Amino acid sequence: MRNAPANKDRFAAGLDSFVTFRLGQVQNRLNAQAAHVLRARSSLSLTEWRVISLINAAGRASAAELLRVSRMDKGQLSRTVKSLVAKGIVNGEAETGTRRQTVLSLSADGKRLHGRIVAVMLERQRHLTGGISDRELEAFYSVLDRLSAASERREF
Amino acid sequence: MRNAPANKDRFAAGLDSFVTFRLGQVQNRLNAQAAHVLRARSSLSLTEWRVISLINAAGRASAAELLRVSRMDKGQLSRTVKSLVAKGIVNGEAETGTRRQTVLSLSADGKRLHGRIVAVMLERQRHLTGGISDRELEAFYSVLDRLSAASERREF
DNA sequence: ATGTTCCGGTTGACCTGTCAACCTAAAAAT
DNA sequence: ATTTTTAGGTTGACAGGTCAACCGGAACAT
Repeated sequence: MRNAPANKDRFAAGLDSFVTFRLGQVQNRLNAQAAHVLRARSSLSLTEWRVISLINAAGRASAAELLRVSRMDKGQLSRTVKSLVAKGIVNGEAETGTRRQTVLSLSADGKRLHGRIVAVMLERQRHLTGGISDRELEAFYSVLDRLSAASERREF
Repeated sequence: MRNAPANKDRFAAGLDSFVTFRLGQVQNRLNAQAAHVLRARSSLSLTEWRVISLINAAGRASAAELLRVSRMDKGQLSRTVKSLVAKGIVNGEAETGTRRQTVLSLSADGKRLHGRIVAVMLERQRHLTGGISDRELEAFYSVLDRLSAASERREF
């Protein structure tokens, strides 16, 4: 009974109107949930899981490619990859010919791990989007895209 | 020309379907933008600004109240409030009668500061939601709410 | 009234994210 | 051929978020 509407009303005017607040709240909760699922089923952090997914989606890709697609931090990616390689989840073969550009791919273990986790994640995804129609989701994404575009402008 | 569609396509199947990925990306960019705006116009961090907004919306409220509404971290709130009080932005009067429960409110300075920043933030808000109709926004919020609700379930 | 439990708040430890400097190799310019 | 520029990747430092233990006061039970 703690999330009383009375409370909500009292604050509603001030904050609910900010898209970013609501987005933030929801996102935090989703992240916490995902992290929890991961902890329960593996020893992966959320970032590690993201990188694994990224590599899996790519098949084979260099770190730079992943960066472009994911917009995550250079350093963070570097460290995460390093730890995943150390754990034997990711293979980092040096590109033939050049010593630069390491090509990343999932190891056999990595693929198995990914398969195991992705199943749960897809189930979660279904749970999350369960009550939401395709049309609604489409519209949702479209708004997200526009917000994303509007967040480009630095001066603002 | 680096964000080539070719790249996007290559990964699309794997990741774009995850709501959380997209939400996360957009949210990060929005946060970065907001933090940037704040740095340009004040010496406030994003968290400080959030707390100020929270207190402003409440008028007067205890830390515990803010926690319930915002769902932010106990510790984080405690520290942020402390620093805001130190800066003279927030008043923390002890509740009459009891030594527990500190009632928080904005100081005169705090109110002025809030007024100055909120103007910019509202402008930003308009910029963000400019190309989005009320109906779309409504639908967007509704989806957000459902995602939020679905993220409750811890086992998932 | 005394002990237990609960709640508001604080603190410390840790972990993740972010920024910027740096190294090295390759490509481009001269 | 030598220098400059650019790009991939690593590292360190630091800010911010997150977790959990903890403290003291209030409420409650007995």
